[in-house]
Amino acid sequence: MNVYTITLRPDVTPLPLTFHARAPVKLARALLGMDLVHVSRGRVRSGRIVETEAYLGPHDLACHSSKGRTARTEVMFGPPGHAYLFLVYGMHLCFNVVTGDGAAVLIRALAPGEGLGGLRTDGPGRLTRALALGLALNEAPLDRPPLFIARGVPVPARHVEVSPRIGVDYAGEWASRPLRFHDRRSAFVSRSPGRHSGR
DNA sequence: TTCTTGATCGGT
DNA sequence: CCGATCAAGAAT
Repeated sequence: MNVYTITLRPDVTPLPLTFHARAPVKLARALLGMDLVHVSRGRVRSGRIVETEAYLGPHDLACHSSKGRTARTEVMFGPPGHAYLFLVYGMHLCFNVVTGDGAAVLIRALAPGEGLGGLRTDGPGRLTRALALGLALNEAPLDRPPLFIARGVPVPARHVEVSPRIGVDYAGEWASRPLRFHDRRSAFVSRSPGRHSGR
């Protein structure tokens, strides 16, 4: 037992890679209520997934894989359950779970779990920073430390609100497709553009 | 090699 | 509304 060994609570068990092997919309719904856990230098940081978006594959013009197989998108064509992390706007990392065939699910918001020191997790860029994720975790399998998804409490369909994906206005018709999912009971869902402070 | 573009966020 | 800031892809 050294500083690089940590003990996770026994109820925190990584889901198998096969959990993520399903159609992206199905996974986007199934991931709501699951926990994202990062173990780094003996510290555990985690949060419960409350908002996701499905990126369907090469035919989906909002999906990076629609630009073809490149060094960056190659991981999305690999086996399900691996991390797809990329840098946007030069300063924010976005974290996705690969489902295969060029598709992935973007994690957009978490309800804070442990080890976050009060940092906000409502937003794709904020949550990667709060969990201290780095680009080095790109392509990492999500069924084991240092980065994994654990079974939490599934969100029943009646509590899932569906809406268009955020920030993909360049994608034409695909921008308005209902591929964003969030737990309507959660206070930690990201703020949508156009949604003013109140209401 | 240089140019362009963002699956965002925090500050006006 | 506006601009920060940089990896990856495309153009040169």
